[in-house]
Amino acid sequence: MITTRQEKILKLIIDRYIKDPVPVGSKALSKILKCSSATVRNEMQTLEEKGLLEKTHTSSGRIPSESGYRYYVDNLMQPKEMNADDMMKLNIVLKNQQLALNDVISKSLQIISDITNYTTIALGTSSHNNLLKQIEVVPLDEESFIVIIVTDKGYVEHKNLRLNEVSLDDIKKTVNLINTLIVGTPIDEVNRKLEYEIKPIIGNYVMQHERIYEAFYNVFNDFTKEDVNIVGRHKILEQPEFTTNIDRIKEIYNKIEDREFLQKIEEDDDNNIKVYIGDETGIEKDVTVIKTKFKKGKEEGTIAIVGPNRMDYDRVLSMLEYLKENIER
Amino acid sequence: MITTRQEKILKLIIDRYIKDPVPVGSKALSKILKCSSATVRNEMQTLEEKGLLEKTHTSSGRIPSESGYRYYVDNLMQPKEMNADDMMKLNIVLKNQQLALNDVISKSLQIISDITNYTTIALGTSSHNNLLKQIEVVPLDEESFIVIIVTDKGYVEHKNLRLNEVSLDDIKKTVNLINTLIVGTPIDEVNRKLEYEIKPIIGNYVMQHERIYEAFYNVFNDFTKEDVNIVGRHKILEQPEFTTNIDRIKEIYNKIEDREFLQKIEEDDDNNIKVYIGDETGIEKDVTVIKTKFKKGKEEGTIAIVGPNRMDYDRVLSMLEYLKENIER
DNA sequence: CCTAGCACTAATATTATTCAAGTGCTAAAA
DNA sequence: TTTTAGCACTTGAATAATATTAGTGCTAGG
Repeated sequence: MITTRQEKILKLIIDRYIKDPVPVGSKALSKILKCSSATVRNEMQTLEEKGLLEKTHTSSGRIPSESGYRYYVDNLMQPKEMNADDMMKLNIVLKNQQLALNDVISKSLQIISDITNYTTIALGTSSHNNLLKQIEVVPLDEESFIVIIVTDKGYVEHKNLRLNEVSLDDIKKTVNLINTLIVGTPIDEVNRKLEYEIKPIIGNYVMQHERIYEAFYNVFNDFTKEDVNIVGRHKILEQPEFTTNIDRIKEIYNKIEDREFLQKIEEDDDNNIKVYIGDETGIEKDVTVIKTKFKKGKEEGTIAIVGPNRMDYDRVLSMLEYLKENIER
Repeated sequence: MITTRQEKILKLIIDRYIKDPVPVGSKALSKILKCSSATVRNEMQTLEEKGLLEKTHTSSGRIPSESGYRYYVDNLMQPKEMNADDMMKLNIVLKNQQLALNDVISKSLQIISDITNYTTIALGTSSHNNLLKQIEVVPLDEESFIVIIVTDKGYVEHKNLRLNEVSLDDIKKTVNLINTLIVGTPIDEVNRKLEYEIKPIIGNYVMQHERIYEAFYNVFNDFTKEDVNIVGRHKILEQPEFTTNIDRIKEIYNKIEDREFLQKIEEDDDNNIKVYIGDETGIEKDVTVIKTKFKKGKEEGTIAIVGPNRMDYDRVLSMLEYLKENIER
């Protein structure tokens, strides 16, 4: 159990440390709490024993531990409503009815990254839930074509193909076949259908069917599984806790773009906003990630904000909440 | 004028410094040149007077100056043929006949970045030379559509549109009109034609023509002017000359993604490989950029490699040359 | 023109010294 | 039982003093 005064002290320390990353001493707090520094020291000591505070060295002030931040996020932080200035900036994008969801999200994340100095990540619908909606071919010249794939959730991907000595007519035949026979199939299963339903047919009446089949097979095979958009990578360089050590920055850069990490935050099926602190992120002990899923009609995705543990939690949480709400309705 | 021995010394210093970034002293060279260190010192002194060498402090060894590197690149470097190992790695991509140019380039640059530890940049055709080839619309549901634009040079861009209470039929009519009337127009001029040739027509027999017109107008307006692909951003963190100073890294990151810089290296209309050293890059005094344009059929673009002045010139140049050659034929 | 010799310089590393901020603990006061 | 004043003690940070080292420039003689 933790007393009210201890909570107060913990909150004060974290609030201060978030503003300015220097250890907090007992003297500063004694003024605010109207008791002596010795009393504060005693309380700090018990908070340290409970694992909520840490020291950087024997005679230093206290800094929050990972569990300290956890406690703060779960119990102490009051869910302040959003800063008017931030809201205004976001509204410029959010109230624009013309923008498609895609753009709303990428522009919002750009704004959030700019004003918070944290890195933001948007993960699009992972394509394994997508159904093939339509496929188009645009010929460029005698031997190059562009194949465009559209899924039911609005995901688009294109690929240039080089197929010399293949007639446009034959390609169009194949495309028509695909568009009538396997539209509606989950992207992941298209290639199986291609083999069993398209290949035998075109084998009979399309020249060079082998090569055409192979080309389309590759197109679907390369279909990007993940749509990742990372905004403000270098914001990490703005955080004092990282700038002293280049290796940590490298590590963070690598982990952030790592499929494993991205999958982890995407697959966490909780639909609410979730906060991962320090080691919970799988990135690095001083990194915190706040993420949420969103759903709007058929489209869905994940957005995440990456910063130091010493993150401006209430600001970021309120922005993310506001963003999610506005996207979803 | 510079004597043969001076050239030899300059080359030795640069070769050494590229391998290991510590100032080179006279003693080390005296062994190789079979003369006393004092002689070498005299020669170094005249090389410094000519502006080809520098000292880091009064009693330090010499390091190459920007002009030193310049002289090295222009006169001293023997255009070594490519390292077999590097060639093998590149060939895996280059010899793959299936890949479209786009993929060949992005995969090659990935390889080059990985093996050299430099950042690489690919600039696609800047769209102002592109002609509109075709436009497609794919309906997703009652109120969302995807518009896909393809240019004659194979550049593809898509955009989600939200247009409620507009019939698919009317949109298709408009698209057909665009496809018959303004295909072949330079992308930059499409919007003008849209206004003078399409707007008056659809005004007569398309419902909601105002909103449809506006939507298409925006689609073309947002058409990305530049296709930029930066690979291996964090390779900069591997270079010892930068890791001591976070601010320089930030500066380099910013400049690299800066439109002005990208335009500069793109517009330099020299068709050969070009080396920008230090201040010539406009990025930072210790940064060197090597770039080349390529042309293959209708497609063209620019590729660049960004690293420290202390760059492994002959390796990079031979790779770039090989890549360019292989792309162009 | 080359080189041996030497005085000199600046960066780097090591050590010592001081200073400030903060702690833990004890004993007394509330 | 809780709070507080007082004090010894610890650590990091800053500053200065010192030695070491890798190199230079210059001079004078080969």
